[in-house]
Amino acid sequence: MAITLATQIENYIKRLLELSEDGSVELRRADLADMFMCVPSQINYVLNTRFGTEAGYFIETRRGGSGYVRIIQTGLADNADLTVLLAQAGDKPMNRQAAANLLTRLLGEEIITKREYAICRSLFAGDALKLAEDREDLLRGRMVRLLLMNLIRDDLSD
Amino acid sequence: MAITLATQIENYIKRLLELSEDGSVELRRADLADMFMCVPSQINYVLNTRFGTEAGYFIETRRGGSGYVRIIQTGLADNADLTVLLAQAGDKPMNRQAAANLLTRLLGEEIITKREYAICRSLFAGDALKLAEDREDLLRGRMVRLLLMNLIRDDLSD
DNA sequence: TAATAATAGTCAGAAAAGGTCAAAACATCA
DNA sequence: TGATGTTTTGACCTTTTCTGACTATTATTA
Repeated sequence: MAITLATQIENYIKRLLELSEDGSVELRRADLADMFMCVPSQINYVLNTRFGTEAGYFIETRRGGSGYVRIIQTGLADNADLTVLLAQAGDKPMNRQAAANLLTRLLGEEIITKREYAICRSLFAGDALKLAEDREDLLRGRMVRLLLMNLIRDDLSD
Repeated sequence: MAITLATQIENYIKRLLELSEDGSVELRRADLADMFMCVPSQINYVLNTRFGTEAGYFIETRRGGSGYVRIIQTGLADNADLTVLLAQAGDKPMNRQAAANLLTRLLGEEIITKREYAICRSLFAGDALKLAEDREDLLRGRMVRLLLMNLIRDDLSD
């Protein structure tokens, strides 16, 4: 299975995060680009598509001399944090990638089952919602919120 | 009667699946098309007509650089009813009441859990889909169909 | 403190896959 | 043979990744 550069970089960063004590890692964008022999903006692409807040990460950067990129892993300590997620979601639209990242995270944290993941993924992240045309992302956002509300309610009831 | 190209491709993929250890193969659509000297969309035809959910397969694809087509052998969960339901569903629109009834039935027959019921009910039978306006019922139909397709898979039971 | 050097960010477009749809070609059967 | 169903093709579309030119910010140094 051929793996893209973006995925290689993603895996590398995740490995660094695992090795780190505090779930955060700091690096130089230019160094990483050198290491993978690509343009620096490729790193931004990876950060934007794989390390967004829905996926459970927080990015801090600084430009200028001795600038850096810091990637911080924000785990869901317990299901109460779902409420925070829900609040963050607001009534905002959500694109496919963000929804897919969120579902991956929920599965990883064992908040949803494999089957729930598969069902939701095909509902949110496939082509189905394209039917809603210009409202696709808005509808997806609303549906994701409904899912979270259900997960929260379920958690409270057992 | 000469064997069709579609059938040759089908057989080839099935042989690959037999040789694979985990019942899944990954390939490039363009490579396969080259190999059989046909247009790429012929591959889609084979996938759609021979490797659908009802036949016990699940297809995953990715576009863009290093894209792929993955064919996963799932077998069928032991519930013949579902396949019938799916066949009946077609690509037809479905109203709220019909969706709610179907969900109740699935819950009654213990095909879905209470939690799955609650999630799907809020997704399908609530107000969310009103956002799709005149396409509400069409979208609901498609979503119900996706749900059934997932339930039919037997590789997701935890 | 003003200039410079060192970082990182943005955005549009090219490249590399795969998807869709309808029409043409072919096959089958009453 | 005519109607109907299946297969094959090709023109056009969408998504994902990668690149590079240009922009913005910050630390350092003259």
